[in-house]
Amino acid sequence: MNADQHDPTSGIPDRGRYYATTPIFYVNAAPHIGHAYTTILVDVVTRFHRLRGNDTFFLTGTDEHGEKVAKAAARAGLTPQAYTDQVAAEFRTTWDAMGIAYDEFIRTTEPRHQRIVREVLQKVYDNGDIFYGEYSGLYCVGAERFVTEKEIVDGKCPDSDEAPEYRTEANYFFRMEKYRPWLRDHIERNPDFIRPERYRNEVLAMLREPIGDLSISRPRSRVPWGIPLPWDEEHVTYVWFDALINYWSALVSRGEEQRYWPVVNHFIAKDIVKPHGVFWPTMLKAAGIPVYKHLNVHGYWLQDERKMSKSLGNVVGPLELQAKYGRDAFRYFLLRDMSFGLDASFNEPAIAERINADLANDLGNLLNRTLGMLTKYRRGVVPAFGALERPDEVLRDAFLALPDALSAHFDELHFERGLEEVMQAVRAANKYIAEQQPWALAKDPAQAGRLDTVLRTCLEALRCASVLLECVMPEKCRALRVQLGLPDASATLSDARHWDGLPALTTAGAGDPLFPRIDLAALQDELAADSGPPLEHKPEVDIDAFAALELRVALVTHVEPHPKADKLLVLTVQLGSETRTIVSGIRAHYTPEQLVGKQVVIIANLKPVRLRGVESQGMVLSAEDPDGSLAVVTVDRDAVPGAEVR
RNA sequence: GGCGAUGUAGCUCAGCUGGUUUAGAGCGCACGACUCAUAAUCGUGAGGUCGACGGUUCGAGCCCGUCCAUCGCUACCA
Repeated sequence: MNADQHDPTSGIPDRGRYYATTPIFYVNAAPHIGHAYTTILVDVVTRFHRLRGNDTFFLTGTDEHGEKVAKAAARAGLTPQAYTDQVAAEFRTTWDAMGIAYDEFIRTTEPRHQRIVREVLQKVYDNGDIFYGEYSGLYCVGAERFVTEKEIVDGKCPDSDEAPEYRTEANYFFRMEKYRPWLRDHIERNPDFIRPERYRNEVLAMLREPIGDLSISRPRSRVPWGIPLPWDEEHVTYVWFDALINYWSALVSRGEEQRYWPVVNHFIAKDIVKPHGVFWPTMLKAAGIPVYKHLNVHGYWLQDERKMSKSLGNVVGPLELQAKYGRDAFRYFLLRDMSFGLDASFNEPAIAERINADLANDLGNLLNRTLGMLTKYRRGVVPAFGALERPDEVLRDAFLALPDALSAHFDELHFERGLEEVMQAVRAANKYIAEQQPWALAKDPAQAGRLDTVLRTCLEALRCASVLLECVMPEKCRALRVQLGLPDASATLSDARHWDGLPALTTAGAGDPLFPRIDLAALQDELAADSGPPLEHKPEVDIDAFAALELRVALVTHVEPHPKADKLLVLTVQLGSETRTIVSGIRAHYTPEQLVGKQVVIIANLKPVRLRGVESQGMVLSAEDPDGSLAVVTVDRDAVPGAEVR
């Protein structure tokens, strides 16, 4: 590969080398669109750096220690190692199926990782930045964790009836607070350390107040599935000291920390800003390792319309979307439709519209019409340029400016802007055809030279576009070049810096449409017809189980908002001679006025419970729609309040 | 209630440290042009109080305050 001589980012020290990471994913389910986005993003970025000729390294992997993994393994009837072997393999298979070109896949259970974690820990320990401390607090046995006093309701653990017990547990702590002033200063001095800026500001806000010291171990007796501390084998590392170090251990175990660590770029979603923006740099500082270069934070993909719901089972996975819309087209959508750092919403019609507009109509059709004319007018033989006229030069210059423009935008994490600039040039090429009217030139033999130039200009435009878009759509861009008569091979960015990349007199010809147009009407119908997955049923019960419930009609006589909870209403209901108070979580769905006078159905023999200080003596039945909205159950005609429902 | 955000054309969104005029793009829509092409392309248009109110300023979509709405996390949803 040739180093890119025209790199506009030569001012930044990253030049020449690049190292990017995804988080290591916690292994318990197939990747969702969030995982897939981060990974595809890093794949695009690293492919782009390779395209530029940079020495590039791409790391991903899996986080495999901890209590939850051990439990999941037990549930599956496997040893933790066997379980994680299986899940890690699933992740690898998924990334491979998605064409992710990672250089290394690290697992936190690998000996090389464990060794380096222990080394780093020992170093920090030797520096005096780890101390042994006792932690006392309220512990809930059922939940196997300490709880805060705020979580205790009526002296009971959350999610259970048991009372917490007072326990003391000894842990090791990392003196994180000690490094707070240093970290604040570092972030102040390096404005692009965490980016986009909104997340930098968020971390600075965290650092304005004490961050405390970080508990980094758990007793091995309680959490056996972890890396033992080097100086105390009775404790294992807890979460972050294990997981974050993967970014470093993967390089060290290959002996490549000198080569890549100075240019490390972490890519994460916004939910793990704190560990990466606060814990990780202070850990590195304490361990005497230079801090990372950039932390790049992206937002979430939100699915609107059919609200994504696991219980509904209508979560559309990234693999499905890829299969449906095409791997490369889906990648293009993800990169084009999200502003880096912000949340983005999506739905399938939006994906289809983007693909149709940009890829099928603009780019794919440009290829098709150009090759159509080449075949028709020149029997598929690539012509040489004649004398260039002004419009030819304008289009050429627009394309030749793109490698720098694209690099600048990608370096700023503005992927959508970079892609939009490329598409603008593609649209300019379509406009160029409309203006030059090659079909008219073809009718006049005297214009043969001019037609050659116009056709060749379009061909070069397409060739350059295929190079510029290669990191986003590697397969399609190669296929595009093959249709142009070029070898089936990768490109380098410098291929897009000249306007004579096609050998004259070779032949080219249209193949299948690169991006078939998606029938939007059919898609709408399909989505409308999709009534969702089958219902999940609970185990059968006999009539006695039902008879144990006392359901009664109750007249709502008074309703007021719960004084101390946003989502609760306090209803006063009448059933026969009794008056009861019921607390119900329907405040988002009903106003008090809408409920007063209604006859609702309640469970009358439910054990009373206090909710945020108000005792609830029963429960109002309601129907929950797939989108979460509630409709209370009422009776078809007025009944006597207190009437039993059977 | 706490914490964090967001609110710009029908839709999805750009608008960096406040000052190129009559606030932009893409999609969609309407009309027109063309025919090489995946009913694609090209042109034109449709006139959005830049959430509301108040303030700072010579000047604010961009700064400050208050409010409203929405979203996420959280408390909580018997």
